[in-house]
Amino acid sequence: MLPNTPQQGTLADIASHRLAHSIVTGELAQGQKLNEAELAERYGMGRGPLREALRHLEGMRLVKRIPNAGARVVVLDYQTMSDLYAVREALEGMACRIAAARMTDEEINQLSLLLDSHAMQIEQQGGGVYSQSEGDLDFHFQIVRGSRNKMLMDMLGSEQYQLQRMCRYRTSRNAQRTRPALQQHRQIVEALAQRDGELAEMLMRRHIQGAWRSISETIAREEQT
Amino acid sequence: MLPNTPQQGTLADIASHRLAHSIVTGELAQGQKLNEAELAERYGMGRGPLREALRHLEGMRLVKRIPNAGARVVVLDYQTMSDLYAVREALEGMACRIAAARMTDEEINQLSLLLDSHAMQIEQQGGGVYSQSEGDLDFHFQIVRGSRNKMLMDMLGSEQYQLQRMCRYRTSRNAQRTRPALQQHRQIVEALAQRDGELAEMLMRRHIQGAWRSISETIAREEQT
DNA sequence: TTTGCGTCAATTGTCGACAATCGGAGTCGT
DNA sequence: ACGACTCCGATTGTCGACAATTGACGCAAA
Repeated sequence: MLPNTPQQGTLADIASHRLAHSIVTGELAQGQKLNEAELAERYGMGRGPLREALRHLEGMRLVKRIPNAGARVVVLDYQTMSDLYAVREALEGMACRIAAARMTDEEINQLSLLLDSHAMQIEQQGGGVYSQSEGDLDFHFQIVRGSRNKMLMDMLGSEQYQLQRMCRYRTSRNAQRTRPALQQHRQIVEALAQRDGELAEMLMRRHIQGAWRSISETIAREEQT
Repeated sequence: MLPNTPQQGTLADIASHRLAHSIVTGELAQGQKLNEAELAERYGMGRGPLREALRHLEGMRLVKRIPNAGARVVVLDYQTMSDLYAVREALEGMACRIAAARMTDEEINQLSLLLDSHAMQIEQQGGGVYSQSEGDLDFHFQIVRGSRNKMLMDMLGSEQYQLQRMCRYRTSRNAQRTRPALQQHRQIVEALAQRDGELAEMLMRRHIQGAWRSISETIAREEQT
């Protein structure tokens, strides 16, 4: 995992991470009310730190707070997920364009090696869908890091990252897309290697559009049941 | 002002807004340490709500917190501002593309009228630079609203909006750019009217790139002094 | 003089209790 | 029977005090 801090510093930070994990994995259902006193006791802390954690999660858009009425887990409806993927397309596209100019040859090479290992995992089918998904996040985040843009890294790393993982848990195993996705990843790396930022951006945007289309269809199919 | 809530609901929200205002206007210098007890007394509240406000501002990237060492106002150095404008270019470009498909004719018309009023203000020179800047933010935010994308509205409205205003206060009155900017705005509205999302996105991205170049040069000139 | 250590004030982190507000159950009137 | 009103429990918002950590100042030794 990328921005993981299992236990550190202040209690508020610990609560924040534990809550984020519980929300992303679905342990806390979407729209569920979050009772301050109950959670505080569960985590063995006072309500003060927990309230700060909730404020932090509110900033990450994982919970929604209503004054005098408590906090609830956000609901990832179709519209919200659609919005999320539009933002990702814009942000990661830009990251890719910049990365094409700023990544070192060494980093691009490492990216290529990462894809090799993904290909291995797919062949063996050993890692399964989950680890492939995590690997996919790795690939995307490496490119974002390559942009050297701290704001992009923050946004895509801490906030969007969680929401996107939430998406994945919701619409799990549509794994038939791993192969074409890998192919697209390869194309992107090639564009990076050729330092063609414009092309790299276009390919990344198409790649994300494709991912959204796939998820979108999966949802539509599920709801037709 | 767009997302203004002078005084409402909880003390933490009030403190958050007052602090944000003080930071954006430069009343609180960049990098300045924020003493919890002092601010709490200044705002006439306990430290609890104030701490929550700081957590919220941390999410908005207006302050940076270090565990056990307090919170400081962020420093808008050259690199950060550059990063910010890259993110804006990506986000507002996307917003513009979507808005071209989703805005009503009525809304586009209103946008055109808004530009007329800006032109008037420039001619009269009455409003001065400040109100023109605020008007510019209005124009941009109207387009973002037109995208109907809540996440974009949130990001550009609450977070980036403040940081960008901070930029403006730092590099104030480089007003010679208002005329070409207005011209570019007109082109964008025209692209929206023709429902050409791709063109609208490209024009918006160029527009923001131009704004950054202008600010960038201003900073370079200042630092050479 | 400089370096290292120990102490101490200041600031942050945390907790428990109190006040304010909201939602719902129950009741009364029509 | 239905609607509105009232009261009460539960939950959130707020405060003040206490504990823990940090950074700095001063002192002593090399």
